[in-house]
Amino acid sequence: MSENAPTFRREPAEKRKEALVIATLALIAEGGVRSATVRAIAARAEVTQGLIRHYFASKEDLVMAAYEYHMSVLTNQTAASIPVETRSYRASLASFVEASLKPPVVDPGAVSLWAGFLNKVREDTRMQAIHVQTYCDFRNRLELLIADALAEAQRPTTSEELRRLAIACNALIDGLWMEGGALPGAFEPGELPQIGLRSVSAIIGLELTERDGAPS
Amino acid sequence: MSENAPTFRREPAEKRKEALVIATLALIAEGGVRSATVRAIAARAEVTQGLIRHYFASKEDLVMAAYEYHMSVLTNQTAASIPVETRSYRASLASFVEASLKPPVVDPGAVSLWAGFLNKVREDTRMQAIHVQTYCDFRNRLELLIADALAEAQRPTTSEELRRLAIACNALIDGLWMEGGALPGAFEPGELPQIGLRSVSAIIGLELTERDGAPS
DNA sequence: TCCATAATTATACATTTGTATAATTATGGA
DNA sequence: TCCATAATTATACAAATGTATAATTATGGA
Repeated sequence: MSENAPTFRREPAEKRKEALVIATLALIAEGGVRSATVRAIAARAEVTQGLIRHYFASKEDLVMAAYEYHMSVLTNQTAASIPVETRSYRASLASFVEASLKPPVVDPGAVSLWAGFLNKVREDTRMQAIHVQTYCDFRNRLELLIADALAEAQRPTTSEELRRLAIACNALIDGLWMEGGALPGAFEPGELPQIGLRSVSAIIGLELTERDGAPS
Repeated sequence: MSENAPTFRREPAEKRKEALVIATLALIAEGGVRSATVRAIAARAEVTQGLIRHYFASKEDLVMAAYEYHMSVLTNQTAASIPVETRSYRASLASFVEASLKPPVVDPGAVSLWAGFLNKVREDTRMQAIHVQTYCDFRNRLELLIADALAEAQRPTTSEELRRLAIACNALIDGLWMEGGALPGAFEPGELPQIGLRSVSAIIGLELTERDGAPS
């Protein structure tokens, strides 16, 4: 007699884990942390809820894995914005700022996600570690770009001043990113990158918006 | 015979409502939205949970009232920072920036609260209205201060430019405020106000940090 | 002094949530 | 071809949560 259609399919562990993580992120982004229940996650990932426990010891673990995943995606998105062929360090910095303030980095879901996780950071020390790590990564990257751009323009700075500039630019970008995501429609398209570039230019004292020099 | 000690005390409606709101905020600030259950709120306010429903039709209503309350407190805190006796508009702006980046405005609990509410903003349109309102209030106030300070220094600007400056400064302050609250210990005391004042100065092109002129 | 009334407590209930465990079933290797 | 095994489903359970309703009790006014 003919075989019945299989009722489920086995998948490699990593693939399933990632699917569960992505389902979790999608739900939090759409309806806040509250809507990311184990049953909803399982349904979204098209498995039954028992499987979650098979891959993650607890829901906390799953959420933490999701946080880590999300943060790495966010970091890589902006990192990828820097062209490998840098015409100049100044141009690299400009690309970085601009990419951070445009879709897909600026996105209501991403902000909602980030805010949702921020609560849990206070409770769980492990999440706190991820939080601090991500913040430092981003800011250090920014500091490096600023340092290179200033050196390129032969503007010597102290390391203390560099730290302050990085903190300021990072805060500006974070603030614009947040508001762009939390208040969609409050800004014209392209307004945020424009404001971001002008403000970073003013803060570090190096114009980023003017077209590339070196006219042949 | 002697009367038994009364088992409870009647309070005016407004007082009880406020007590419930404050209890809600305290719980969210301490342990995130998750820990603000009706029972926990009732316990914190030293009443039984039935009373909550007597004053608020649903928990949603209570949370919304708490959000409104919190936002008005936050707004008034910074508004109160501007001295009534303004030596100059420039000084007023400086006070505003500085106050926004110091305790009690900068506070881990306040950031946690704010992040917790941000989730709900996506679901509830009424909360969205409060959110937009608060943002606009703050930014408009900032824009007014910037406009006055620039006019005082005889630096004419267009309204479009003014809008951009306000958005940028607001984002910067928000970003620093957030990071100061979310990463306590990552910054030296007084570092945030210093960075804030320097950066706002750079963005609007008007020095705010130098000591008041007019030496007699 | 006493009572109507609203504030407050006490109790109950249906749902949801995370977790635990047992029952199936797909699948690769012997 | 068959079987051990791990992946997956199915089912169950206790705790927590928001909500609803009934039972008390404080309190001001007649």
